[in-house]
Amino acid sequence: MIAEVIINSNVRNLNRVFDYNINEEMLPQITIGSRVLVPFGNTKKLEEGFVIGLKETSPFEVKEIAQVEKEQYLDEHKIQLAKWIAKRYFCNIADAIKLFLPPGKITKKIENRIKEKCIQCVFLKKDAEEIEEAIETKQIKSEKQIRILRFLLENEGVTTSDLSVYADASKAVIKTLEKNGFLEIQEKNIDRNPITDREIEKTSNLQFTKEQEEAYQEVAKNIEEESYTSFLLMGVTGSGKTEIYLQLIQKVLEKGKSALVLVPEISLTPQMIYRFASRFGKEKIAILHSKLSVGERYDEWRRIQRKEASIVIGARSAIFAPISNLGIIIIDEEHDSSYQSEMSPRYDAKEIAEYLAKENHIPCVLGSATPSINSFYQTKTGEKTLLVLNKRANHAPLPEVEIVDLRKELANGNRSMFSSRLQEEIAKTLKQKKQTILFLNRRGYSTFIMCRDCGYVAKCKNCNISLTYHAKTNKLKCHYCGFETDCIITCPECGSKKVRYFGTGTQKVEAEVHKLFPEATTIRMDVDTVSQKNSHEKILEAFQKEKIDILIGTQMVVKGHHFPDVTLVGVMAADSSLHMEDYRANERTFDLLVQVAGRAGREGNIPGKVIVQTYNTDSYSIVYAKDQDYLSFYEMEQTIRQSLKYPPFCDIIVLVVSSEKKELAQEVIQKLEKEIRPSLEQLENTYVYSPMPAPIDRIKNKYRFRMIIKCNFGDTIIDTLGNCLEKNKNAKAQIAVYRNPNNMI
DNA sequence: AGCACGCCGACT
DNA sequence: GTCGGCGTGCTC
Repeated sequence: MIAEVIINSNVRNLNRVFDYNINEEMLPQITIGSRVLVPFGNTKKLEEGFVIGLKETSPFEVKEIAQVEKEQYLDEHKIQLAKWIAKRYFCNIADAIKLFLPPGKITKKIENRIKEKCIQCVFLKKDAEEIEEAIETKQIKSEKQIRILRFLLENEGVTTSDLSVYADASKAVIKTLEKNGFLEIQEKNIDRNPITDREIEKTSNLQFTKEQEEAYQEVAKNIEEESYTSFLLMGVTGSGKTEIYLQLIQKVLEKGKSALVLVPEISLTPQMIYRFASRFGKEKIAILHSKLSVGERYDEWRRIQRKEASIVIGARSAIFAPISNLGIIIIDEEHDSSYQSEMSPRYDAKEIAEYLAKENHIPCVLGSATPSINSFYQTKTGEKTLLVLNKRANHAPLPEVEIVDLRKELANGNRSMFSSRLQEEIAKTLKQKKQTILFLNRRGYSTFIMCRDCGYVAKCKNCNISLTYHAKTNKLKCHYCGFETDCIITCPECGSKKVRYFGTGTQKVEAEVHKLFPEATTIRMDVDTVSQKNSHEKILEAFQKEKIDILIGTQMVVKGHHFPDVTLVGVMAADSSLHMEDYRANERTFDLLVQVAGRAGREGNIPGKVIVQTYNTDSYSIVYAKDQDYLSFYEMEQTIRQSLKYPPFCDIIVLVVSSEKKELAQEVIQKLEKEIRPSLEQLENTYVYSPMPAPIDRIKNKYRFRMIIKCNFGDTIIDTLGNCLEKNKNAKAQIAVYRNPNNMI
């Protein structure tokens, strides 16, 4: 018998199958998915590989599989899914397989230690200052020792295996540090569950409203019948979606099955986890997200594998957790863009969820207050079943939303970024000793060109997409079709000379606040301030506990958190997410405004107030967001998308070729075009656009060229594109394929 | 990663 | 001629 093996080597980039002979003795142990060790090339060391197929003969002179590993991770289903992922998202099978493997580099040592469930935990004996001093005075010289101590300072609950993996420390070095009195090693069965340590109070099921009950019953029926349905649970903030999730999970557990809950990375907060832990007990729950140390992630992964945890809560990659006997998949905040991976393999966790739900005959529940246009469209085509919660379970009133026209402000001589209304409200809120959140949806790098008198925005005549200003060439350009035009100095609509290009940062807002309200305390939250571990959490905690007057932040302030003392939310410029060269700009603006509004005065006694500053008072995404009118927004948006052939009516595929050699990148993309165009243009509804330099034409010294294909993504496209990419592989030019990406790259 | 193979300049 | 530097390709 011959096994088709994928070699899992971190160093080789092998997207190929290699044949190996299986000897009589091993035959009964080997199936599709088996983890084996094989001889490969000239190296003496055996390589890890995975069996992805079996056959009788091979055209090669084959070597023999050396060993079958004891610890197995995959089975035939997972191999099939990995193959599906490799094809659909155009990545190596080896990279697709890696998604299913335990996180981190696992050495035999760690495996044994964890098996024994006896963990050597390392504690520091000296504080940060003493250690820094010891390093400065050369008391500790060894790079390794310094690294170990720094690692210990930054992390809690560190084990010796953590140290050996992340600080590359040998036992001897750790022992030396122990002897010198810097640290202490204790043998103990520590509870490494990353769930908060505070006392967890048990909660029981809440009484459903009629709406909740109906939604629950529909899904429960699927669980009972063991059948697949994809549900879209649409409910405004506070309508009790989570309670439905909890009781559905309860039902799944009663059937002896497990549950998977996906949430956006950013909303995976202690409060959120607490809610699940208090219902089911934290020992049943496993948490997976990127902020865990790899050691912690590994432990959680093993708890799931060993069936110790039957509820898995995690971000995107948790969809690959080794859950057995899955009974339901829940995806909360399904409109969130983080479910799509931006790195290869560029998978979409929602698509994988559908695959798994179908395979396991279980329901998949997508929840959102503002569903993605895509998902809502699928409820119209019958691919999804819509469940609606209209009433807020807690009966809290919606905040009052006021739209302020920045054009009028300017006409009245107010050149600052704060309208007079917003200034008034901030002053009022400061006086009431309540808190304010100022929200700036600055995202990406793009600037846009707009007339400050009439609100005209320069757009491409072919694509209805904002033109992007290119400082280098001093031209306006459309990143979809390549249309280019000279910069405008006077507005073509009203002739005004007040045409400006926009782009404001949170720092600028903070500086202005200090100028206007010198007595107010502020805290800033954006990519620059939340880069460190847990800082996101810390900033929000500081804002609440220290009663800081004003929180200034980007997207991340709007997710999940609930501040009882916030009565005012100001949106600095609702337009800035509107005029990006992106077909999803309106959808994103609508989502953000609805969510931002939800931050103000929720459950509080004082009614919340939201001030939305904009130059486009009549833009439909802003107008409908004011009334939280999703249905009208959807109708408008889908009409536009249909006429312009955007998703969900068409798929957009972006090919990016990057290389250190500009000519090579260009050459490769032109070759791709030449090969793809003739076969794809025969297909209906398929448009191949000519390649051109990517909007960011050089990243990390690599030149980038981009080509866009509009099509109905399916097997034909997958095959033609896949073959073409395989044929044009080049060691010095990387090809990336994005489907309906969140930004146009 | 390692190793073979092959192409081209330098040299006893 | 031929020795060796290194760029390229292959590993079932």
